[in-house]
Parts: sequence; structure tokens; C-alpha cells
Amino acid sequence: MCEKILLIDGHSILNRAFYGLPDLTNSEGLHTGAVYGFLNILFKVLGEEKPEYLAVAFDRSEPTFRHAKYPEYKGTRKPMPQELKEQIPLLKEMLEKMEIATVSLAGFEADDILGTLAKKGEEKGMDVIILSGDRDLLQLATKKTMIRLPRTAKGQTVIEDYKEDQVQERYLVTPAQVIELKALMGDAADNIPGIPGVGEKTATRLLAEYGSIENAFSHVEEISQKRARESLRENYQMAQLSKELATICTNSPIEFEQEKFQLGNIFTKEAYELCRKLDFRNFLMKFDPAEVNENTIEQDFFICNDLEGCEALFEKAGQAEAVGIALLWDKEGVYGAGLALGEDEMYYVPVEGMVTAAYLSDKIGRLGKSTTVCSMDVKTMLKRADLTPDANVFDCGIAAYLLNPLKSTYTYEELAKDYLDGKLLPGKEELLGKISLKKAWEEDMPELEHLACYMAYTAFATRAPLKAKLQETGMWKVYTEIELPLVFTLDSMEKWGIEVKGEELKNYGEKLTVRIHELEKLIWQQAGEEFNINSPKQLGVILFEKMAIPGGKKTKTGYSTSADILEKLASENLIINDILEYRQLTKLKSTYADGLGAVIEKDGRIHSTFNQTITATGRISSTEPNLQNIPVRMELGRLIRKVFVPEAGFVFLDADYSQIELRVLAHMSGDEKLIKAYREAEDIHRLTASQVFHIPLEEVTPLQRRNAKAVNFGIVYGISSFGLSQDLSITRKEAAAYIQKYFETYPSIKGFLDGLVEQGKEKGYVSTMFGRRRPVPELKSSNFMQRSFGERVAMNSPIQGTAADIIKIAMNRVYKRLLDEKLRSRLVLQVHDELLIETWKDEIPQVSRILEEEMKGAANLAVELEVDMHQGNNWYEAK
DNA sequence: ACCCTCACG
DNA sequence: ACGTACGTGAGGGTC
Repeated sequence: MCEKILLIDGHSILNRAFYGLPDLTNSEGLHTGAVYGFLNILFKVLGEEKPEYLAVAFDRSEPTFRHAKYPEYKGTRKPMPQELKEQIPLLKEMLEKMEIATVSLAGFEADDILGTLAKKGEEKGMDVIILSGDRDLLQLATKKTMIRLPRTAKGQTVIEDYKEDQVQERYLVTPAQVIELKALMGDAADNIPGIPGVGEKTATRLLAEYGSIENAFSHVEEISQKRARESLRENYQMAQLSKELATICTNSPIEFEQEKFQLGNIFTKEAYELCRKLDFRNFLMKFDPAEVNENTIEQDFFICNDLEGCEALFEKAGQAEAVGIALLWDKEGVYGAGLALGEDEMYYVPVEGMVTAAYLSDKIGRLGKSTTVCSMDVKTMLKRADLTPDANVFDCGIAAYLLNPLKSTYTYEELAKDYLDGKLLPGKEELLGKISLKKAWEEDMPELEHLACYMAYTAFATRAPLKAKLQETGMWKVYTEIELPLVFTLDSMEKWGIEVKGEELKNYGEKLTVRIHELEKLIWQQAGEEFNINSPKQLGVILFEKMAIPGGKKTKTGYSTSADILEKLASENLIINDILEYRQLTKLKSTYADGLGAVIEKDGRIHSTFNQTITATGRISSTEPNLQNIPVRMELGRLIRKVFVPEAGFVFLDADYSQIELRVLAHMSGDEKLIKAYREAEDIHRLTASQVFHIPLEEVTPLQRRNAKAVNFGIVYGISSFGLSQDLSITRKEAAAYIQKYFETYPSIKGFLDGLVEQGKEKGYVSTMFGRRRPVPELKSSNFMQRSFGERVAMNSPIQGTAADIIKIAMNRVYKRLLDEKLRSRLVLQVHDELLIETWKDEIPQVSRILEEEMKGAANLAVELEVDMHQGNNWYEAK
């Protein structure tokens, strides 16, 4: 086997990555997408080729010998975008840290360096691989030099390989003739003119017949095509110059520094740190942990796998002031636990022999009574650890969420980076990759021990800085009095779940299917062809091209077919109504009938997950399935609620706050008139209409009420005349007039909202009544749209967030009272302003009282918090 | 993986 | 001139 050298065309591959892939930015806002793409392809090719030598060539900014011959060379290039430009030094830094040789030479392009090194490599008897995005390089292909050209096909990167023979096969010319081809055809990118009137076809034919431009010229009279013949005659000199320009120099004055090109370990500690900094998580696992880990935490990891040892360990842990705990489990089993007794004392306890899942559950439960159990995610741990609501726990994920609710994940390695002076720990993905916990456990992988210990370590070590920051920011109370107790409340709701009648759900779905098929036929009939109605793309073409319904474009990718657009066209086009009904029914079928049916568990109940660290405002969210968006507005959809039923002997009590956000607004703004309105009014929207339009309450028309209601909503969302005009289908001017009248009617509201924006700009965040913060970085944006968004967010978040705080407080109190008063009734759902309690029939009066007292009493506002309550034998009836 | 659409508050 | 209401999650289509 020959030795092999890989030569890379640096700029060309970087360019390709930049234009071919979505841009990325790291947490500091650096553009990194092109560097990421470059490394991706580098790793791929290194894996395939396994070369002994490697060099990356770059162009330089100085003029080259080609400019001396032809000053217009590359003269029409567009300037490189800043986002790409700034990635060049970044790539060079990365290559340097990977100890990969980079080569450049004043007066020469990267191509010339590649050509020269390829030739020298061959002379040394090596196989040569050239990686570039530029087809011009094909002229360098030989029997021993292969050109590899990556391209994107169907979202996947595939590499075309060319040795001498493949060039001939694909382009019907020899590598040397690639130069002639380019000279004949010209190259717009390099500003090489070529022969006008000669394209790829003619050029290839000329070369097949005459071999070269010179020979073609000497037989110019024989060329049958008139245009080509005359053009070649006229432009022969230019063609010769083009040929010179297109020829890659293979004897540039560059050394073949064999030693420097030698490929060593590219996965150095320095490169690792840069990958970290750039958030290239996918690459981190390529590095050898032993090599890159500067921290010596792993020295302090111990395994404890016998019962006696565990007894002693938990005994000692129970006496510590706090312990970090990480419980490793998934649906298939419990695998072990990590314990941190100090920053330099971590233990891994695998489930094994006498140390069972139940043993760990019990031991962790006991720790909750004697010490503070710190965890990255307490609620998840509660599913397999016997901790009661009175346990002492610290939840690092929730603490970090409060400190910055805009992050999408709160993993231990992120928390270590953010709260332990930038400490770099390997994350789960990096340790285990795609390997499941179960597999790692079965095979006794050391990475599982490391995962458990790092997680426990982080939980332990971040507690103090997180607590300090929460106190500094005034959020310690929100944390201890709202969020932490809520962990237990939500855990209980998840565990109870809610019964769903699977059979009825199936019947409902089948009824939908019948009508869906009818509609499908009707729609196809009217369209005159069969097509996928679910495809907005196909539907757009059918409606707005084939049927030529006037409606026009909206989105970047094609026509908008959303319901609000279609509804405007419905009156004149019968097909539209059928499409709208079809859409409605397929939604009900796929998301609800089928979707919910698929997640009913063996106990006949659905156990959703309530996420506490997702939203920017402080609300909770619900997933797998989402039980916070079960249909209610349309009757047909609302019927789904009939399949949600209480267990035998129970009924549902459903309690919801009446206009909680508007009441919060009244309180926070202190607007006397709005507060007074709430004290008097039965129907706030009607009263708003009466006051805004200066008409007696009795004379308010339904339309006026509807408009006033929309304005009330708009205010809460961070009003804009455009948004309101869209909602009400009125002009912006009219919308602006409504808003102005509203602000005149309730004068303190405007001042309050402006104050929120002002505060957001000044402090960088806005706050709820209880001190929960939301950062609003958009307010500093130079982009108008972004800034406007920031302003609306600044106005909305304190209102939405305060309402979220209030219902969370109410939930905790309701949950506590149900426990304290030893009731069988249980909280099962929260839908932002609504609580659903599965109520033991004998307890109905008591639970009603509890709900009313705790919901109304959750906050003391200048206006009453009003609660509507209903009872029923299913969720439909209880609304 | 991303967009569109639509369900809820 | 920009081109939007605030906050979510899920399913289907497309590339």
C-alpha cells in the first residue's frame, strides 16, 4: 500500500459549507455554520481515506500571477458576506489547534498549491486525494490523484470521486482538456470570458475532434458550426490567455514539508475546548476523554456496588448538609444512582444484586428527610424515588430556568459551564452517544458511572451559586414558594393521569373517517383531479393556479392556504368550505382521535408530562400528549371531551378563572377606571364597549362588544394596530382609533405599558408581580421587527407571567389541602386558567370550597379574582 | 430538520 | 421600509 496525502481546498470547502447549510451561531453569537460544515466533511473524508498526510491550502488576498497577465481576473466577484468572512480566521484557528498544516503562498491561489503538492506527492510515490468544491481541479486528476467533489443531494452530502478515467467518462475529455474546456466556455465566477457562442456542448465536441484549442484553430475552416467557427477565429488570442489563466500551476515555489503534513492526533485538548466554545456538541464525543479533560473530577469518582458499602454510603450521605443525586432510569428499568457528598467525593451505585431499584428509592426518600437532596430534575426523579412533598430538595434545572427562562435545555454540562466558572464537563451525548442507558448498564460501561457522577457532582456543586443568584435577583421566594412545591403538585398530577375511554375515542374517530372520505371525493371532484389535500403546496396550486381563485401569494414557499385566508374566499367557492371542513376533521382525527388513543396506558389513563422549564413567561406546558389544547371552541371538537371521564365514584369539578389576565392588568396598572369597572361589571367586554364608545350599557351592540373584547385581548398581547386590524378585519386606521379611544378611557393603562417597555430597555428584563423575570434582549436589536416584538413581549410577559404565578400558587394550595384534609379527590389537569379535579362524590362540597378559597385567595389584587365552577361526569359536561 | 397549519389559553 | 398580535405542542408534508 502506498502512503496517502489528503489535500484540501480550504476556501472552497468553507464556501460550500456556508452556502449549502443553514448558518449556526454559538451562544456568544459567533457565526459558526460554515466551520461546522467544513469539519463535518473533513471528518467524513478522513474516516474514509485514512491518509498519513494532510494539508489545507488557502488563497491569499494579494494579487496573483494571473492578475499580472489579466488585470480583470476575478474582477466581478461579489464581496464575501461578513458572516462567512469572520469564519475564515475561526477555521484557521481550529485547524491550528488540531495541528493540521495550512499552506498559502503570496502570488498563488490555493489551486496552485494543491497542484504543486499533488505533483510532488505523486513523485514521492504517494496516493493523492484532493478535496474541493471546484470542478476546475479536475485537471489535476491522474491515475494516482483522485479529486473528491462534495455536493448536496436531497439534504445529504455525497462526494463525487474523479480519477483520470472518471473525468473522461463523465465529461468526455481528459483532465488536461478540462483546461481547454474552461477556456472555451469561460467562467463567470473568475471573470474569464471564453469564446462567445461556445457552450459546454460545442466545447466538448471541438475537443473530441481536435484535442486542443490550438489544433482547433489551425483547422478552424473545418468547423461546421458557423457561430463557433467565426467566434474562435476572432477570439483565439483571448482563448489562449484564458487557457493560461485556467491552468493550475504545478510547480509553484512551495515546499513539500512532509513532516509538517504528517497527520497526528487532531483531537487535541485545545481543539476540544474550541469545539466547546463554538457549541459543536456533535463533535465532542470524537475526543478521547482522558486526553482532553483538564479537570480531574474523575479522580474523585468511586463505585459502590455491594450492600454493605451502600449502607455505609447512605448513612454518611444522610449526615451531609446536602447531597447531589442523579438517578438513572428509563421506561425499561432503573440502572443506578450517582451521589455527590462533596465536590470531591462522588459515588456510583449500580443496581445490582441486593441493591435494587426499590432499595435506591427508599434510601433516596430517607435522604430527603435528613439532608437536602439536590438534583438536576427532581420531578423526573420522583417517579422512581420515594420522596414526599415535605422532603428537602433542590432542583437545579428549575433554578436555572428562573434565572434564564429563554434556554431550551438545562442539562448538567450547560449548568456547569454557566454556574461553575465555565467548567467544561462531557455531556450525556458525549459520554454515551446514541447508546441507551439500558445497554450501557448491561455492558457495565464506565461511561455510565461517569454520567451518574458528573450529574450528581453538578447538582451538588451548582446549588450554592444558583441559590446566591436567585437571592440576588429577588427570585428566591418565587423559587421556594411557587416552583419548588409545584414539582410535587405536578408529579402527583402526572402520576394520577386521567381516564380516557379508548373505545369511544375509536368510534369517534371512525365517524370522522366516513365524513373525511366523503369530503375528499367532493374536493377532488370539484378540483377535477386527485391530489393530497393535506399538502399546502399541492392545495395552493390547485386553488390559485388550476382553479384560478383570486387570492394570491403570501408565504416564501408558495401560496398561503391557512384558514383565515380561505375563509375570505369561502362565499364564492364551494370547494373552500369543503376544504375547511376537511381540514377540521383530519385535525380532529390525527391529533386527537388517533393521537390520544395511542397514549392511553395499561391503566386506561393518559399520563401527560407537565413541563416546568419550557415557557418564557412562567406558564407550564404539557407534552406527550398535550392536554392543554383539547378542542373546546367548536362543538364537534368539543365532543372529544366526553371521553375524558372520572373514575367510578368520582365526578369532575372544573374551575376556571374569569379573565384573569385582564384582572391582573387592572391590578398591576392600578387604573382606577378599569378597577372600578371590574367591581361593577358583570360583562367586562360590554362595559368596555360602553365606556370606549360613550354609549349606555344597554345600547351596546354585539358587534361593539366583539370589538371591545378584541381590544381587551390586544392590550394583553402588547397592542399593535396591525394585529388588531387583522383580528377584526378592519383597516389599520380604524384599529388605531379603537386603541386610542381605549387608552383615553383607561388612562393609566398606557402609562403602565410604556413603563414596562421602558423598564425592559433599561434593565434588560421585565418582571411579574411575584418577581419572576423574563429577559427581553430583542429590545436592544437594531432590527425594527425584532425590536417591536421585544416591545410586545415586554408588555405581555408580566401579565401572562403573573397569571401563571397565581394559578401555580392556587394549585399548590389546593394540592396541599387535599393532602392535609386527607381527601380522596385529586388534581388532574391545569390548562393555564383552569383546574380540573377528579372529586370523590362525598367530597364535592368540601372540594368546591377548597377550589374557590384557594383560587380566589392565591393573590390579593385590587380586583376580585372570580372563579367559575362546573361539575360533570366527563370533561365536556364539566366545562 | 423545517415549514405550514391548527388545537388550546 | 420593515411586515406582526402573546404563550405553547403535534401532525403531516417536503427536501
